[in-house]
Order: sequence, then structure tokens, then C-alpha cells
Amino acid sequence: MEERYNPHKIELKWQERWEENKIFKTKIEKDKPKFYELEMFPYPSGKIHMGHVRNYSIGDVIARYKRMKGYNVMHPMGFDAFGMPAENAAIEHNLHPETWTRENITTMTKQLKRMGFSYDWDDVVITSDPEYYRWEQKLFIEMLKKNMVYRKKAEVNYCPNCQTVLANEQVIDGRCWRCGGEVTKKEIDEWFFRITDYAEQLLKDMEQIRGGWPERVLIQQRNWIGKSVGAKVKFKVFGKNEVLEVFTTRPDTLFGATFMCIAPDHPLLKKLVKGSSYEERVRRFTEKFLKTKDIKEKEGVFTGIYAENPVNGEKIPLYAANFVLLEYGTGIIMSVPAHDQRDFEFAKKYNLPLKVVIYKEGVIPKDGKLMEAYEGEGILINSGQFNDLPSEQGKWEITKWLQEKGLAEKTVNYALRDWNVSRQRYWGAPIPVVYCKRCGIVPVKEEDLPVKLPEDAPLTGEGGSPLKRVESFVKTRCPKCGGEAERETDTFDTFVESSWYFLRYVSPHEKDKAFDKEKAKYWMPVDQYVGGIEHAIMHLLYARYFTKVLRDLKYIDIDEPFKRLLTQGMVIKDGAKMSKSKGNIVDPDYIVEKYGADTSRLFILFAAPPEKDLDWSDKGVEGSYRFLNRVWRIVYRYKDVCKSKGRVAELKEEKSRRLHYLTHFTIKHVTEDIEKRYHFNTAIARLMELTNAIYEYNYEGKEEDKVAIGEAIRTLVMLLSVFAPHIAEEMWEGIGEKPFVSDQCWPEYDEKALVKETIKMAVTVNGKVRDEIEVEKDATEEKIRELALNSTRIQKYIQGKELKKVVVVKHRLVNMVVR
RNA sequence: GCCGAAGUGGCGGAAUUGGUAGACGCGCUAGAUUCAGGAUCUAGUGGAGGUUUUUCUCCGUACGGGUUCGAGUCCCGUCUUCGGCACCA
Repeated sequence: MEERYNPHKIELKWQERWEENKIFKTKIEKDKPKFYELEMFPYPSGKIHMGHVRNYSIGDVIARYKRMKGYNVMHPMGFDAFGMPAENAAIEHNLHPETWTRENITTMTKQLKRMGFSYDWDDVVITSDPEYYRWEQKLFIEMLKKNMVYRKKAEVNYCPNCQTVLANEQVIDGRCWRCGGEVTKKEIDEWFFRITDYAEQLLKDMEQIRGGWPERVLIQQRNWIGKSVGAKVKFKVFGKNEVLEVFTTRPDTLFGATFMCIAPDHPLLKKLVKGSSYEERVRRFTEKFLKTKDIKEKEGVFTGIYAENPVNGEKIPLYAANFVLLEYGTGIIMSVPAHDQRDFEFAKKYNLPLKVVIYKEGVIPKDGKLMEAYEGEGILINSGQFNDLPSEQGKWEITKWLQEKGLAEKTVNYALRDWNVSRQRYWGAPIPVVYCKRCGIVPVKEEDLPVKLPEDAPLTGEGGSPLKRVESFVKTRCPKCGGEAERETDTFDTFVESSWYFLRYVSPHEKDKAFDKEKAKYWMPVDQYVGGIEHAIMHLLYARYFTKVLRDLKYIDIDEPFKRLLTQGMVIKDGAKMSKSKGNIVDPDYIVEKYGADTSRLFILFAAPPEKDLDWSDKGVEGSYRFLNRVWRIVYRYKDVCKSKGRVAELKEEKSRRLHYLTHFTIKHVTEDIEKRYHFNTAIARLMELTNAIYEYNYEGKEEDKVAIGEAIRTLVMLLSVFAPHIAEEMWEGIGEKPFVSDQCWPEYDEKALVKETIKMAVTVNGKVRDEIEVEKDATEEKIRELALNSTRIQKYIQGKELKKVVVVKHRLVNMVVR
């Protein structure tokens, strides 16, 4: 151990030693409890940013802590390597996506290694590797065979100028990002996963993870799934052999339906108005609607169609209306303007009648003239034989009644849509099917997997899907009949890769299957997952869904992949998210070069608790650096004292007892801060306090001093090692201990050391602190009360006043109530 | 509009189940050390006021009420900021 703290030298030294000794190697050890610590793997966009540093620093504390706690830890890392930016780089800089991606992975791996994170670098998973995505392809084929996937038409953004499909983020204000031309919609056949089949399970299984996940993430997912219970009701069309089916959550208001609305882009609409005098008007309305999908005001047009309200036979008009969603429910609604605000607004605009069917005292005016819709519960009126029923009960009575007549059906509806996984892109995993003129859609044979991406696709950003233009790829033989056939040229949404990568980690070199079943059984589920809140819905929902699919395909036998989830906040600078456009980016390389990895990690952990946004502060970083230097100097000063390992039966002096107490107090609190709440900022604050106490210690070279100081320093170094591991290793060696501190057992605190002989208690008068008294630890209430009352300072406040009450809270305070 | 999170010193942030508000760090002030600067060490640091020695008083956790011996913490209402969804029938 040198006198001066030299972060670079020691960090590289210990990184090498960890690597040489393979101390973070993943292995199965049955005699220890397992712990699977996972952080969201990065997209290899170029270099790591502070968000990554934060994410992985948090994860590393947990992994290192659990390891020291005696768990067998798996802590893997990989790269989510497919995606659009690689393709864009290819278009802009004429660099192959593969090359670009590989280079970025190399750079980022180097950066992550330089941070000293405890990953097993032999077990990296890269999703663009055919040895990874082949299993995804196989899984897709299994899902296809089980009818878990299907093909249907879907609307995509299309640039007629570039003749290519655009992703949402490539459409800027309705124009193409490349050529600026107007973007149109186009319908093409795409692949969908039937995630809606799992909607109920995704909802129900939240119970299994409640408590381990942030409640707000579960709420977001619940809203996203958007379950609503109601009924499908059939309305017959007058004069036509057609039925309009609607979904409603309020069958109790059926008697109040005075009109109906249909989505302008509903296929049935065209058919209904065909040949009528309304056809032209409706067509124009639909056209206008398709152009401007963002609706400012409710608009509609009468279709000339009337339908029969099944509950009372009333003839009610059908409007095409811009606020009706084609994708939700049936795309047709019944409108009850008296009890639905949207319908109310529409009715007002087009002068349509209102009919009140739910009565509530004090809310519904006697004359029935409403200023707004009443959406609450009440008593049914104007509802035939259902009058006087409470609305909640009426809901199901009316549904039942209609159901018996075959006109309604109790239904559960979800806002969640099936997952469209087709992308008209090159840099993704090819969807492994073949189109044969004779046999239709045929999956690729398992022995022919992986369907590898051809290397030489033309990447220009125009002319459609790049794979379509690679003849050698497209032209193939039908796996079934052997005849001429064409390959699917779409690739998977990259969320597919990230939906199961955590399973590949259990056996990343597996040659014969996606992952080893036994190992998965051992490691899964992930005990702690750490990542950004921005993935609250998509990634986390898809990963949950995949886990259930894999379970149903007998790959695994768990329902949920992530037992606990920690969502970390953003890294902010000057009040805004770090971004190129704002010019407020802090480069991790620069910080590591200037202060070292330990300082970077320590600052980022100290500045805020993980789930909160973190304000970057250059001054704060210096503070962390100063702290590490301070620790270094004090350890250096006492390094030989630590080596001597003195022993005394009992600490007698006040100062050494105090330090002994603080040492164990620190262990307790640091452990709890990490274990219970992941509040590393307060844990680090405790370490600073212990450090300050060691500085303040009046060292005189007595045996007792040596014991107290030695214990304090060894403890400090061990506790610090999960936050700043390199400096801790170097100091550990410096005080004569055997490497590695990373392999040490986490210190346990001694309950006895935490017992204080006397306790300081506050004395308050009417809630205001007036004095402090010191009492024996097991003093009785009477004794405490007496002590407090005898205080001269307290006397001052209670003299001449009526003492109404004395509240004694043991070990905390005494409150006097006077008047 | 709906759902969610958060409002505490000059700043980042502490404060177990209601029990001494402001831990720890940054910044600032003063002193020691130094030729000097930096670094380091020591002390102080919520605001206002009275003493002008050590002490004392009042006000303070977005705002207004309430419960309680006691509220940053619990309840009711209001405001502001941020995030998500956005006509989901």
C-alpha cells in the first residue's frame, strides 16, 4: 500500500487479479442459496452513458453484497444487439450493422470492465449472434404450431418516395425522416403474438410479484392491460340483414341509448352505406378522418342507418364518429348521452335526444335537463320492468335478460392488443417461415435453423425491406414439398430478444437448446432485476408474457421471471435529462480518467437513492473523491496497527468503547440500508461517519486503542468494498489481510456492542425541546419522570403552572403538558 | 381529463412503526499549516431577533384546516412541478 491513493494503478491491478482468479465466475454450488442478480442489458449504441453507470453500479452493490452474505451469485452481462440504430449507421456511414455493432460492443465491454463490475465476462450473451437467435426462431415455430402466433393485416407508416416502411420514430410531423416526403398508411400482412390470450394471467400473476415490484409499475401494467367487464349487445339494423354489435360496460343504461356510433374506418360502415345517398358523405368523412388522426373535437356524420334497441325496440340512428376506436371493443358503440360525457358532448353538437335512465337524488334535476352526463350509480328509471333497481344490479339483470334472448353476452374486454412482431428491417432476427405457392405458410425445419441474416443486403433506407432484395435469401425451397418458395423477409421486433435473454444466461454456451432446463430450474427466477423505469410496460410485460409461454411449452415451470424489480431514476444535469441536444452530457470516460471508477461509482450511489432522479454535480464527485482519499490516508496511518491484531478481554476506556459501539452501529445500519431499502446513499453516509470517528479518535498506542482502531478499520474496508471495491481490495491487502476482500464474509454486528449503559432523552414542555437528560438504560418510568421534573431548566418552564400530564416514551423523550 | 410520484436550508439529500427536523455530502465563513497557491487539518454554518462571554426567545418541512401530550410523517381540502395514459365505450 502506497502512501498516496492512485486510483488508476490499483483499479487496473485488481481488475486483473479478479479476472485471473475468476472470482466472479458463475457456477452451481448446491450448498449455498442462489441469488440471480440481473441488470437490463444495454443496447450497444456506441459508448456507455451515466445511466448505464448508475444502473450497473446499483446492481453491482447488490451482487457483491449477496456474495459476501454467502449466496451463490449469478451476475451476467450481455448486449441487446439488434436494432434500428445499427441500420441507420449503415445507411449514413456505409458501415455494416454487424461491424458497427461489434465495434460498439468492444468499446462498451472495455468501459464496463474498467468500472470493475463483478460480471462473469466469459458468459456474455449477444442477441445478434445466430447462436442466440436460432433458439428464438425455434421457439417461434413452436408457438406457430400451437396457434400462439398468427398473421393479420396491419397498418404501417409508408413513405411512397423512399418506397419503404417507416418506424414511428422515423416519422417526424407526418413526414419521412430521410426525404421529408409525406408519410402515408399502408396495410400489410404481419405476424402477431397472441399476448391477449394471456391478459388475464398477466393481471392475476401480479399477486405473485406484489411487494417485490414497485407498485406504480404494476399499476401502469394494469392500466395498459385495461381490463373491463361488460357485455356485447346486438342491435339489428332496420331494413338490412345486418347486426351492429357493441361492447358496453354499462348495460344498465341500455334504455337510455338514443343513437349509435361506428368508427369511420370500420369495414362494416362501407358496406352499410353502399349505394345509398349517404355513401358519398360518409366516404368523405372517413377520408378526412384517416388524414388527421389526432382529434381535436368530436365530429360525426349520419349514415342513414337505423338500428333497433334490443331492450325497447326503439329506432335509433347510426353515426360515423371520429372518437370511436376501431381497435377497441367492436368498433361500434351505443351512445347514452345522459350517462356518458363523450356521448353527451356529441349529442349536444348534433342535437340528439337525451334520455335519463339512472336517477340519483340531488344530481339529476327534476326537469331532466343535465349540464353534463351523470356517470355514477343510482336507481334505474325509464327502464321498463327494471325500474327501481339499483344500477349495479340492473347491469347484470338486463344482460341476463338479453342473453336469454340471444341478444347479449357477458364479456371481458382488454385494452391490450396482440403484439405485432414483424419489422420490415434488416438488422433483426429473421422470422423463420417460407411461403410456398402450393403449401402456403410453412415453418423452416428445425435442422435448418438458424435462418441466418445474409451479409450483403443493400442498406440504403429506400426500396423496401432490405432482405426482400437479396435474391439468394428470398429464393428457397419449400420445406414441405420441395418446390420453389420464398422466405419471409421481415425480422423480429427486438423486444422479442430481450424477452428471454435472462434465460439464455443460465447456459450461454449451450449448443443443443435454448437453455439448460436444470440450470434454469436452479437459477430462475431472477431474484433482483434492476433497470430504467422507461421499461415499465413494454419490456417487462413482454418478458412476463414470454415466461408464461415458455412455461406452457414446458421449457420452465415458473410463472414470473423477476421476483423483485428496482427501477432507477434518470441521471439529470442542470434540471434536464442528459442529451446531446441539450449539451449537458457527462462522459463516464472523462470521470473515470480524472477520479477513477471507485469515485464514479461512489458518487452515483451517494447522490440520491436509486429510484429517484439523480442530479449530477461535478462538485459532488470531488466530494466522493475526497472521501476515498480520506479513507485511504487514515487506513495508511493505521495499517501497522491493524496488522498487530491485538486482543483484550474487554474495552475499558470511554473512547474505545465508543468507537466499538459506532463500528457495530455502522454494520447494523449499512446492512439494513442495503438489505431493506437499497438506500445506498445513507449507507455511504454511515461509512463517512465511521471514518470521521476514526479521525477523531485519540490514539495513544495502547493495546485497547489498537483493538478498537483495528476493528473499526477492518469493518470500514469490508463495508466499503461493495461500493468502491478496488480501493477496498488495496487497503485490505495494505492492512495485512489476505485477498480478496470481495470474498470475505459480510461482517455481523454484535448485539451486545449496541447496548448503551445510559441513554440521552429529550425533555419537552408542550412539545418544545427544553432540556436533555441522561438516564440508565433500564431506568423505570417513574425514575425518568423524576429526573426530568428535577431538571432546573425544566423547572423554569413549569413553575407556577398547572402540570396536566407527563408523557414518558422510553429511550426517546419526556413531554410535559402544562397550562 | 384520468392514473402515478414528489414538494424539507444556498444545493444534493437525511429523519424505523407519529417522538430532539436538517444526518452525510457540496458550497460558504474563519483559523492552523505554507514564501504563496492548491491540498490537508480544525471549528462554524436553517431564518429572524435579544445578549454582544458559554446563553436565551420566536419562526420554520408548498399552502389552509383537523386529529394528537406531540405531526415532515396520519386525515380533509387547495396549489405547484414532474412522469405515464390520453376519447378504452
